[in-house]
Amino acid sequence: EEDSKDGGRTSTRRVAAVEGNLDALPDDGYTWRKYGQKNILHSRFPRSYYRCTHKNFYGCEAKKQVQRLDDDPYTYEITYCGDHSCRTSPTPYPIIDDAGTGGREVGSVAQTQHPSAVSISALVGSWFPANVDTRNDEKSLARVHAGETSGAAHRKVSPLPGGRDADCSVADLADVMFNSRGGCILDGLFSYKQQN
DNA sequence: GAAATTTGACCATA
DNA sequence: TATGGTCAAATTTC
Repeated sequence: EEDSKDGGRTSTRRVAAVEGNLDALPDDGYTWRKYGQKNILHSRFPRSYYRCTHKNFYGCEAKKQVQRLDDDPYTYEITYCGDHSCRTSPTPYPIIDDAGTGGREVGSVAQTQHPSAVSISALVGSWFPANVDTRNDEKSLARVHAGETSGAAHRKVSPLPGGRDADCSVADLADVMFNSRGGCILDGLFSYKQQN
């Protein structure tokens, strides 16, 4: 069912299609944005490539690949790559890559533990990349870096992105923190503080 | 109009 | 050079 390798940076699992919509995958708790699709040799179905929706703002490098199985079209093999540095689901998941304890599995932060205010600010701080701006075109920045550090970016360079992929504002962060999908990773933290 | 998807081109690598 | 992964303009959906 699950096969981890590469020290946990990638993992593969098989997931059955959603009941009632065999073309859909069950929600895995993250929000993904498709960025590519390829036909794979000797596979009947194309492979789809997704990255974290909030990559632009959080710099979240998590990705996944979805491959429909040849012999079982209603089962998908999902390969997760990279760690999430964001969290947009109401589902309580480990979100703090705690440097102090070395523990990766911090568990359900919101409900079971009450990180100090310091931890909270540290957490929030870690969410803000150094170059946060109200108009943070992280893609362009990345492209600049790529151009400086590798030869990868001498393909056609669009003068302006046309505003399509461009920005994630602070409002986006606020949305994720306080309103996203009816729940938020910090809800528990703040309710805890309010109660005391 | 903003955000997500589609899709062919581009790129790295084996 | 064949294959898999990514980019980004065009298109679609919300």
